[in-house]
Amino acid sequence: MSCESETRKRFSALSDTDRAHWLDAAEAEFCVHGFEKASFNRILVAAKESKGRTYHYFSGKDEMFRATLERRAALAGAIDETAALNAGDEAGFWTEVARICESLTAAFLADAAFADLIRILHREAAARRSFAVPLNALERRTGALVRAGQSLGAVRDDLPLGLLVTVTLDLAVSIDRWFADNTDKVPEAEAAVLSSRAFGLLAAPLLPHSEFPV
Amino acid sequence: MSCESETRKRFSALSDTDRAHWLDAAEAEFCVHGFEKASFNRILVAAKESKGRTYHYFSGKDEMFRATLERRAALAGAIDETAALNAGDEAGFWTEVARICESLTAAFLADAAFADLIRILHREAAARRSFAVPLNALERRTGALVRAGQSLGAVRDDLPLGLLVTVTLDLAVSIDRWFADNTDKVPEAEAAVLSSRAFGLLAAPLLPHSEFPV
DNA sequence: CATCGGTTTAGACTGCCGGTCTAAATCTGT
DNA sequence: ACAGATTTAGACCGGCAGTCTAAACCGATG
Repeated sequence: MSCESETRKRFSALSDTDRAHWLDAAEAEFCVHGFEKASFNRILVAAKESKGRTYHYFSGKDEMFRATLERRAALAGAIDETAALNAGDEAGFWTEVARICESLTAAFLADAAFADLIRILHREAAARRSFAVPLNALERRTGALVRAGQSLGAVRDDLPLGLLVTVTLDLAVSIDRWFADNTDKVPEAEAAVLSSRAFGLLAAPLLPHSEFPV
Repeated sequence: MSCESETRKRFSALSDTDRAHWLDAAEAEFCVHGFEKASFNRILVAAKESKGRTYHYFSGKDEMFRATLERRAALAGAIDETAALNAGDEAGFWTEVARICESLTAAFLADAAFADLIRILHREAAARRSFAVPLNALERRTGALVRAGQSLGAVRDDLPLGLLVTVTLDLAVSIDRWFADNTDKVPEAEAAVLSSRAFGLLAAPLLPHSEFPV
């Protein structure tokens, strides 16, 4: 008796094209409707698959969303924070963090569907639940990064680590969402400089001595 | 032909106790289940009202959520930012902003149901839609505050106003949520100082010259 | 008091949802 | 060829938000 989900194993045993059969339909549905409002029924109709067969390979909507995102997430595995973790001084640390932000924005711009799914993931609690494991990993990695910064004196340590991590990740999402919602209002020429300046905002709450300047 | 919703007028013509009949049930349901997963049917059963009568006073789930929140929101009308808007210098501005944060945290601590509803409002897009008008007002007021800060040199103005507003509001929500989720992990003695220090984070991204310190 | 028009009310009903279940079809090993 | 397990189709379930019909109620007018 494996305690790992049967459906997941069965699904990953399928060929790439078979998997794509569902995942393409699912991705289209999720990108348009988000997680909660996406219809599992519509997905399987679009994929021309029966309910029985579909539930044979997916335990439910959660797992289908997870699989959909996971296919795209291979891309994001490219993120590599070791340089930042091993930075020798404050300036080097922030340079590497900036580099990570740049490669993330690049990944989002290069793959709109991936960016959409990630945004859904953050916005909808139900979606977040279905991707809990990778999200926890992300928090752990961010936590390690923050601690590395703290040991260099680059990051404040007068607040709980968890709070700093949460705030940083939420801030990143907030900035990303603003640009996603306002592409039209940002002149293309300024977009790059604005966006890098904006991601500089990520550092602000982490710097030592950033209290209300009273 | 009024273009204002009939149901809303009918509902507001009811007595306080009649309104409470639905709103108490609705508040309980929404606080437990959030917006999407709350069941309109369960609410009307709990309120011992028929479907016909309920739909006579509410156009749907959206409006019921709006009404539920609005009843509590009377409390929040107390927030008054004129002092900050009229501050004479940078220090005065930030002092007043800090005061606003304090009175907000106090309001949240004093009224758990209100805090829950506000958190739902921010988390679920569907809920946000039903409360769009007051939310836009909040954004406008925050925008005015940011501009006031800019005119005093207290706030950077090298980024779009809308971005600064979004980031600030999201950051506030993020901090609030962390404390709501981690009350148990924060020693009571430190809670107050931590929380005020944390809300100091709000100012950080707004300060001039807060780029990546490369 | 009777009756008539509009308003209010109860609750049956619709279409869709995510998910379960049964029974047939299809594989696999002998 | 056939038995047993796996895979598949799609009917079915309870619950959802929201609609609709027909009865009950109510106030004005004869």
